[in-house]
Amino acid sequence: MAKHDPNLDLLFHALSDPTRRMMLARLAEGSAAVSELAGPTGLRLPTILRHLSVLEEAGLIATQKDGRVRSCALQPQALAPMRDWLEEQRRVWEARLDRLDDYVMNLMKERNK
Amino acid sequence: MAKHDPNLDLLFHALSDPTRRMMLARLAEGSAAVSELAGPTGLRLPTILRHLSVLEEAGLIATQKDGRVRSCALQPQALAPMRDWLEEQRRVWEARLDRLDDYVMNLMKERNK
DNA sequence: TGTATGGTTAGCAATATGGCTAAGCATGAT
DNA sequence: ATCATGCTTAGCCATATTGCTAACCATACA
Repeated sequence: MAKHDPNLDLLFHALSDPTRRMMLARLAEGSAAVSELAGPTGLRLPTILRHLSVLEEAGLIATQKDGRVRSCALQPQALAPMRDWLEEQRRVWEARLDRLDDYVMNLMKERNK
Repeated sequence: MAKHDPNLDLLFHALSDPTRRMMLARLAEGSAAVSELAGPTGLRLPTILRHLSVLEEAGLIATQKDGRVRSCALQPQALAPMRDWLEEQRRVWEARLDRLDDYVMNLMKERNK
């Protein structure tokens, strides 16, 4: 288990912004140029470029320049670490729920009030 | 599909910090007081309180005061929206991969160079 | 009552984030 | 060669984030 996974930091942070999630949603329909991504957001190109670099550093997309247009594509496998983390949490959290000691302690506290 | 889900903003942002994930990991072993959470992190109490409020606003934990000690507990169902989002993305992204048109277009572009 | 303990609030400092404009660079079309 | 297009860079501004200290409650305990 990673104690301090910088990968997860970058992933979660990249996904915490609605604009970036919107861009990912657009890319889910197919690769797109930078301007195409900017269009629906109403934001300026430099801003979009910044978001792009965040997404790219998180490994969520890959970009490549073709002539004077940069084309951006999803990197679907990038979500794997997050899925693993989520699965791990679900496992542990539910294990806790099964043991129920926490729940019972709360009940008892409530009762002794 | 939520275009602008503030819930997801809060969730992802809350999880993007290693200290907060560490606190969640501790809470997975059972409820804990504020000081207990602070201990392993080496951070001061006010800092921890700030992290706690981020986690609480994201719905990831619930806290309640009992005497002079505040006890913090996981809210496991809080991860559901994130799991849903992840599932949705996986579905769409993989659908894209199945169609493969993107991949083929890249190939053709590469070839025409 | 007094004192230690656990938490809280206020406020500061440094850095990061998210937006912009203005200006520049490179490529494709005329 | 010129010009439009698409992206890029530099730099500014406002706000948010993450850490801290110092001072302040409020509850338990002697």
